[in-house]
Amino acid sequence: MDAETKARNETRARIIKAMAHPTRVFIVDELSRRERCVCELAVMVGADNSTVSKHISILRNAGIVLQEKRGNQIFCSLRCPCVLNFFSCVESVLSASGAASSAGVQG
Amino acid sequence: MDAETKARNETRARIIKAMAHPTRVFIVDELSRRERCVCELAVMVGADNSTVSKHISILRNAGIVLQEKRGNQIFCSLRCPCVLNFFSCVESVLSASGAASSAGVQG
DNA sequence: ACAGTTGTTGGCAATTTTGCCAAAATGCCA
DNA sequence: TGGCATTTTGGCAAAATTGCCAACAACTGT
Repeated sequence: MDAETKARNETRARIIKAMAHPTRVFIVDELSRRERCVCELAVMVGADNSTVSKHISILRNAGIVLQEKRGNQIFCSLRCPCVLNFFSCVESVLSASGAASSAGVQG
Repeated sequence: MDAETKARNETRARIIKAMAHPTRVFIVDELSRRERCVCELAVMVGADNSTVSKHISILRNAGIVLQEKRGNQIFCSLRCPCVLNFFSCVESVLSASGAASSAGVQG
């Protein structure tokens, strides 16, 4: 594996990894419906504000999420909605595995 | 976030996480071209056989990769080629970030 | 039977990730 | 100006991930 291929795969993994956490999956899913500020997401997730802020910074550094300051709050939105395709692929994987029903994904 | 949503996001994250490592990205990319046995992939990756075997087992448990035993070897192939869409989305993200050139993804 | 190849598993140390608290920065309103 | 809400950052301990070696299992060919 040459250096260029190595760099490409590390870049790919870095961005995919940004999507590889339940809380961040939730945030992306929620932002696909409407923009939200950090504190709203924190309440929905049920975690500390700082925890959610760090999750969002991971998504922002990956280039997946945008943040826009309006007054006291910072509203988050999806920069690249194509990441939502991850979820439909996940459902394909689960269907092929015959394990979808146990995770409530098909309902 | 209700229990069903929580379970769904954990399932999604588990499968996306299987794709969130440079070595596993390489394996999936390589299997999109042709099937390979573990030892071939280990040579290409430049890692121990056992290390690659564990990476493949993560992909297999996620439902992304299939393994078929033929003689002495076990050949791996993609069970769900839709995971390749992850890569094109990654390139969209990089294009939007204007950082694609620094990672050699566009070349 | 025996040696060699291939693949998996267990164990372990090093690294990374995660989530909370505390503290600081910014902006709103009175 | 002072109090309050929102967000980020640093620090830290707990948890998860990673990669190697050693051991074991399965198959091939002699």
